[in-house]
Amino acid sequence: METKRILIVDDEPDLCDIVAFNLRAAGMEADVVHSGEAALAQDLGRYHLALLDVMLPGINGFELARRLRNDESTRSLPVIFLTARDSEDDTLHGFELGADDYVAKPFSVKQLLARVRAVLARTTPIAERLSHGGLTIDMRRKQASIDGNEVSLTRTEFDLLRLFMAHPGQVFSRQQLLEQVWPSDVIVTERTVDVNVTRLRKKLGTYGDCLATRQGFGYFFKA
Amino acid sequence: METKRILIVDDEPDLCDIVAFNLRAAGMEADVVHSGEAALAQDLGRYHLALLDVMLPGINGFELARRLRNDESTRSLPVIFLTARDSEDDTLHGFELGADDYVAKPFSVKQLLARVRAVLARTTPIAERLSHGGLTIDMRRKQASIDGNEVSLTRTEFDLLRLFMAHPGQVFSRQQLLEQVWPSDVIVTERTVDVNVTRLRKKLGTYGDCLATRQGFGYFFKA
DNA sequence: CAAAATTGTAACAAGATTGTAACACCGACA
DNA sequence: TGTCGGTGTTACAATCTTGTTACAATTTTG
Repeated sequence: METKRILIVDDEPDLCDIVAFNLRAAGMEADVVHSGEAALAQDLGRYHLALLDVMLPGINGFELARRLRNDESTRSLPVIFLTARDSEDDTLHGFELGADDYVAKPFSVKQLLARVRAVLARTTPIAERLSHGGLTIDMRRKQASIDGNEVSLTRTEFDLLRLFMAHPGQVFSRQQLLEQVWPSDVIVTERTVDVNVTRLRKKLGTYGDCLATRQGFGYFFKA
Repeated sequence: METKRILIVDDEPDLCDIVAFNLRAAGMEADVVHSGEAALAQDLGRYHLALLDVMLPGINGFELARRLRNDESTRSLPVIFLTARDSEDDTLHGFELGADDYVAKPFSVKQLLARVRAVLARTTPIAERLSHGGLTIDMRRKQASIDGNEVSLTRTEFDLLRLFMAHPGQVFSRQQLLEQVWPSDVIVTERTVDVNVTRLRKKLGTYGDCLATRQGFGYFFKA
């Protein structure tokens, strides 16, 4: 497995040191910057994950995340927010900005490491591309296509499809799908899965049939 | 899936109630005790997981875990620590004691549930497939097949067959089948079992004979 | 052997599950 | 500010599953 590069953006030097030390001990590369401005000065495209403190002087974590989302080269950079505040508002705000997870300070290193691993596992493509017949998804570009024609999928839809295509035949319960596709702290109904599957089916046209229902169990990708 | 039994050891009744409620809503059995001493008075061997508050009056969570590790019958009981303190020391201490995970209060119910599920999945050995002759069931695909041909089973039928195939020769009373296959909150007649066995037999064709009746006792899987 | 108990099974109705459209909310962006 | 895209929720319809019941078949019991 390629060594993972993590960028830590936090203005508390001590905390940064601890986190960086532990990430390195876990076999990852960790770089530290202490402000949003400094983060933007980095070559962000080379990282696999960013840990963003929400409360930064100047450009804060949310603002930084927003900018990442608006730049083609960093649009798909996974983000975990770190914050001392843990009000529901902040959490929601973070997820709307496309956070992959959210860790409230103070956190245990073990906990953070677990989240980091989970996000990396979720976002690391098994392959650059997955195909089945004329249906292809490109992890790097976050782009699906059918017979060469691009299909515009939303983030949720793409993540869903990727999970299914990465494990063809395996039946996922709605609960599993919520855990694997939705960020860890959002609470949504199981029926939400159904609706997203339906939307995905519609967009996939002919290949919509590949998303099959196993009544009483869940959904799976059918060849 | 066999119903999981969880023991919650925490001296805050409100928190216990919330956690127990949610575990039950997730289909598990949850018992609550409010002290380490009370926990030790339980038949701990029958649980699949213990949630231990670290800060308990009297025997605290760490001490309790230590005792669990020293007793043959509870040595392999998975443990998740709950704690308001989240100093690194505590965390490490917890893991040294063989904690399977560690959740800092305050935690979101969703988070805790995810951890519980993860630990249970990790500690529950499950066969991916079970076969007998040309009859095979694939847990991953939730799919039964006979001589390579897929047989469509409903959820109940599948769960029933899995239980039988996992314990060939063992006679299950109707009551046992109800307990193990049906969700704990539904109340149905014993005759319901008969009907489902009949349906299963019919779908299994030749292999229907494998579901044998022991009159006066119940049903079993015959080789 | 006859009566009683037990099990097999078809048929039906109730309940559960799923598909889907419509709606509401919210942030992004012009 | 208004519109738009994304997404979760809800409601209703369509479908599938499942429990119950009644009666037949079989086995056990006296």
